[in-house]
Amino acid sequence: MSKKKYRQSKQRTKILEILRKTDLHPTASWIYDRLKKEFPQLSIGTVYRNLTILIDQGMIQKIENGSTFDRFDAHTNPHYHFICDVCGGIKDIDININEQIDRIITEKLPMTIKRHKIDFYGICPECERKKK
Amino acid sequence: MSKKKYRQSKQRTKILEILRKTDLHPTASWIYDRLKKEFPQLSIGTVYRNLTILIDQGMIQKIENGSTFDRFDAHTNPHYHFICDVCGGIKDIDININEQIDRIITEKLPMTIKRHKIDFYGICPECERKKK
DNA sequence: GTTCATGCAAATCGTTTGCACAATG
DNA sequence: CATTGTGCAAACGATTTGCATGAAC
Repeated sequence: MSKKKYRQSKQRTKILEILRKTDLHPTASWIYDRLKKEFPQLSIGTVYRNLTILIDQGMIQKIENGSTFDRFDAHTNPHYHFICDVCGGIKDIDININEQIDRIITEKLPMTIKRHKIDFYGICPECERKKK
Repeated sequence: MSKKKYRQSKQRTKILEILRKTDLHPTASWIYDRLKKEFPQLSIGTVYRNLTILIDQGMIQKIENGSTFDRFDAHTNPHYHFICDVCGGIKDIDININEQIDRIITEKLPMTIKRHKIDFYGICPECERKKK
C-alpha cells in the first residue's frame, strides 16, 4: 500500500467496478473475458498490471487459494474463506476475526504473530444439493 | 489417497527420506538439487512425478504458501503453519487443532465444514534478531 | 514379458515484461 | 510535453507431458 501516484485509466476503473460487483473472487482471466466485451483490444497484461496497482492502492487483495492461479477480492477487511472441495468456489465467511488467537500464539511461541488466515474446506450447499 | 499400486523406485524412496529429515518444507527444486548428487542423471520431471505419487499415497502433503512455487511436507498429521514475512520460511505451529471450530462454523452457516487450515504470519526469531 | 518409472526435451499455463504508441494530467 | 498506461508479443518460471529406454515384478 504505497503512496505512489497513479493516473486514472478507464480499464482500471472498470476492473475495480467488476470486482466490487461480484462475490466470486474472480481470476485475472475471468475479469479479462468480462472486460473484453467493452474493450475489444484489451490485453491480459493490462489486467494483471492493473490488479497489481489496485493491490498497491489497498483497493483489493490477492487470495492464495491453493490453485495454480490467483484470485482477487475487493473485500479487503479481514475475513475468512470457505473453499468448496467439489467446485472450488470460494465464499466469504462472516464470523468475527478472533484477534486473541494471534496474541495467544505469540505468548506460547518464539515468533511474533501479526495476522492469520483461516480457510475452511468442505462442500458448499449447491454441490451438496447436486449430490442427491 | 488412492489404492493404486506403485512399484518401488530408488528415487522415490530417497525423496521421502529427504522430506522426512527436514523441517524446511522444501520446494521441488531444493529436493532436486539434493538428490542430483546421488543420481546425477536425475530429472526435475521425475521429482515432480514422485511428489505427486507420494501425495496420492498420503505420505506427504503439498503446502500452499502464497508463493509462485509449491512446498512439500512429510508431516501429514493436521497442524498449522507460520510463514515469515521477511524470509518466507515456513515453520510448523505446535498447538492443538481445535476441531470445535469446524463444528461451530457448520452450525452457524449453510455449509458443511470438514477441515480448516490456519496460517499465521509475522516475523520469525531469526529475522527479528537480524533487524537490530 | 508386461507394465511402470526414468531421463530428456518440448509443451503448457499463469504471469510478467520490453517495446512503440496512445492517453493522462 | 513529460510521464504513465496500453496492446502486442515475447519471455519467464514452475510444473506437466510425450516419447523411447530402463527397471520392477
